[in-house]
Amino acid sequence: MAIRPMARTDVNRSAILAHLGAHGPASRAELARTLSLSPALMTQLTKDLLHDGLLRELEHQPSQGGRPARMLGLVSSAGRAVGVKVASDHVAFVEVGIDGIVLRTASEPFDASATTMLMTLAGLLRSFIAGGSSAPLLGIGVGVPGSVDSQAAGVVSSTQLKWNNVPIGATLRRELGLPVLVENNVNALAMAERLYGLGRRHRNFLAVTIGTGIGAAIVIDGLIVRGFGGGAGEIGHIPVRDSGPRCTCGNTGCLETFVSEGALVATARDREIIAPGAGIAALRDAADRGNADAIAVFGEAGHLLGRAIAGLVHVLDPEIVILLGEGTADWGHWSYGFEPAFRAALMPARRGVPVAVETWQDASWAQGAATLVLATPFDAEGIAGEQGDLVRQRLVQQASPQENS
Amino acid sequence: MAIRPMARTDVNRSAILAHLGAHGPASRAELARTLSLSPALMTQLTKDLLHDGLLRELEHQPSQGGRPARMLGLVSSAGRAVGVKVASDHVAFVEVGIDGIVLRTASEPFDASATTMLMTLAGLLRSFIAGGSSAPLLGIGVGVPGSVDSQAAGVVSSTQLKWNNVPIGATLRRELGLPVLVENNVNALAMAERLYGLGRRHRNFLAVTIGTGIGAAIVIDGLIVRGFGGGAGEIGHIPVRDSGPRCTCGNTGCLETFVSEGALVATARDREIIAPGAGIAALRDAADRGNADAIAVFGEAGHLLGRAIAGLVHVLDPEIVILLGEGTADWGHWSYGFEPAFRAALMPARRGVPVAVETWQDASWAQGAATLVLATPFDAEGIAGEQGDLVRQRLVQQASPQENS
DNA sequence: TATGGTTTGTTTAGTCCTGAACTAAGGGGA
DNA sequence: TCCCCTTAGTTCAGGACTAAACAAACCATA
Repeated sequence: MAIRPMARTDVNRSAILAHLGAHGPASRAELARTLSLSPALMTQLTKDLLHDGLLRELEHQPSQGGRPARMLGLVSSAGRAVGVKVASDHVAFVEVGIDGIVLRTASEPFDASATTMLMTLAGLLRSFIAGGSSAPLLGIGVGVPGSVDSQAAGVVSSTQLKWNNVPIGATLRRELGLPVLVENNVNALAMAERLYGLGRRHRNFLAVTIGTGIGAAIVIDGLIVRGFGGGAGEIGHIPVRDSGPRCTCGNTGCLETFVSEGALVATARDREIIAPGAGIAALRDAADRGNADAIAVFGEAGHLLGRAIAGLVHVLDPEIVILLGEGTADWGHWSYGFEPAFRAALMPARRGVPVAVETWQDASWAQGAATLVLATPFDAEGIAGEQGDLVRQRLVQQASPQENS
Repeated sequence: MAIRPMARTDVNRSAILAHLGAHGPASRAELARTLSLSPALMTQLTKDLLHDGLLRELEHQPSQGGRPARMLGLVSSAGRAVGVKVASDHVAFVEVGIDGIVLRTASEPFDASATTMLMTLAGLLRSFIAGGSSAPLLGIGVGVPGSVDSQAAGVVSSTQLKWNNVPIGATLRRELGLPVLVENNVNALAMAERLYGLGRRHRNFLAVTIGTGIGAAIVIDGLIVRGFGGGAGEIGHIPVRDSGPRCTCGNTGCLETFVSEGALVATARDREIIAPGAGIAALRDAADRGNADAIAVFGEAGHLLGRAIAGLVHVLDPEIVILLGEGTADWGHWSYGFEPAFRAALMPARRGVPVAVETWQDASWAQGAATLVLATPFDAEGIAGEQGDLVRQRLVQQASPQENS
């Protein structure tokens, strides 16, 4: 029988799928231009993908002055991915379709410091997966607050979770028998932003998250900068003052000790703006009511953050700065201090750098993690390693399962 | 007649030449491993290069347990490159062989603000070139203090030179009829460091220059980060204090207003450590003699620099920090303040990041510029554009000039 | 002095991809 | 209506590259 050449690691086939998932239907010519491939090759590849049932031809597009384009779209039943956000006290799940659209979410309490946490997590994942659609599950993306040795291996160290070299990748892989990609949560978020959000039109941007801590992901030429030890983006520990409260890292003067939600709450409690047991919500309410002291707390934090990010703009020269995270809900109050400090600290040539605040949803973290799986096809550099290959294989297998021995 | 296939843009052929230039002779097997190419292809490519006279077979290497390797070396007469450093009051030239070794240097007074400066520069270059060896000149690398739109185009804006969109690349190209590559001088230096210096064994590093100003080049995965507008690495304008002397960029509190040579001299004059007309040399002498006030000036600057670079280490997670520039001559005095501040500001996981001080020579800036030409073969991404192609073509042409129509 | 192990280098068959020439399918102006 | 222009998509010849098998040249050990 005429066996198809092979289920080879065809990065380009996957790139087509990823592009269609991220940007919606496109013509062959458009795909060829976007992915920098020749029209000739695009004909070949799409022929295969159509034959495999991963793509389908849509209606004609009105002519652009020449022959009208025949659009190609994903067959949405071709696959799904699951994303997990791991926090110290809970985990959040999402299931997304191959086109990145969220199908289902869930959240469960979780004790990250328990000895059996990995098995617990595997169990929770198993039951979440079981409730999903019948589309083949391409893989699982896991976002963690901490540094990850590599997406492919998935060994995590995190002060926030009190984890030290935890092999979450290998364990989940063994327990679930699925490809598992592990990544720092800010980086995962930036990847989602790159594929589906404001980063879609920018190959160089800085994504800053404001929340319990403060973090950043650096995207240069469309790729996330991970640094030598996978720990790039730790802007929370940039020194901004000669002294101050002690940071979790052991030093004083770190940005994070002044501008994280915890720092704001601590300051507000010290100044008796909010009750000793109250949290960020109380501070926000006070500021919303026009309490000048509360507004000042946000303003001071915004000021420091603005100057710090201005420094990063000088160092990295990004096209845009994107703000993300739970803390962006209060951005109205932050910006009062941020904007003037940020603009004033920039050199004239950079003063126009746009700062965008992305709309935030509860599921965003987990959705970012799921994107790790959907973005794998874009992974021409092989960052995702063997796990990436497995995701690609599963994508092809479902189209022609009879070829499996 | 049997014409050779063509003088095509063969990046891999050039990569072989660049590798041999940077690392000395190597065997085919070693080249294949280093450049991630198959041994089969290496056989093919080296056959061509040997035939073209760009390579020659050297003696056998003693066996490593198997068949002894036949080493391949560059034919040093295959080419040369010229590097230019442009400063506001002078220009410096070097001529280097294809293996990166400096053959000749020169320095000329130059007024960067004169209206005819480009023609003057072209004239100076012409006479410098004329005095060189007979090896074919592959191209000219130009290093400038400022931002460059792209190596290939070479339009320069520089506050230091008071240049605004000066088309130095196009002008020199037209006047000299040679490929011209223009780059920010710190980036050029980092490229040299990557090819011939401490960066050779590191794909992720931060190169910081100390001199009249302070600058940095960021190398990630072996590639220089240029940023969206080509202005990455402007660490001189990171805000480090809430107030201070006014910076050339118009703001206050910039790192450069505290730690550049000019800032040190100004401080020393204010404190009457040195005479009103004295310069950095006088301050260094005072510190050398044990003058506590002079030592303190260096110490304070080192302190600020240490904290700022610690922040960068957190953001970029480099493997090593390399210090360069004229100011490194005084590093003994700087380090007194730098080391404790730098280490203390780092989070524990990063505390071991090595800081290396590269030996500095007068010709280093211009040598870095020349490296732009020699590094072009490594330029798989096509950063050098058409100019890079021209350099490659010239490399091939000289081997078979009779094929030129 | 065989014999096997190891590393280097070459040959061969075949895959991936591109450039160039081509066909297909529309629009607009004389 | 006819002709030319533009854009979309296909076919085909050929170049770049690789994997795999093979040949070459050395060492170590029995």
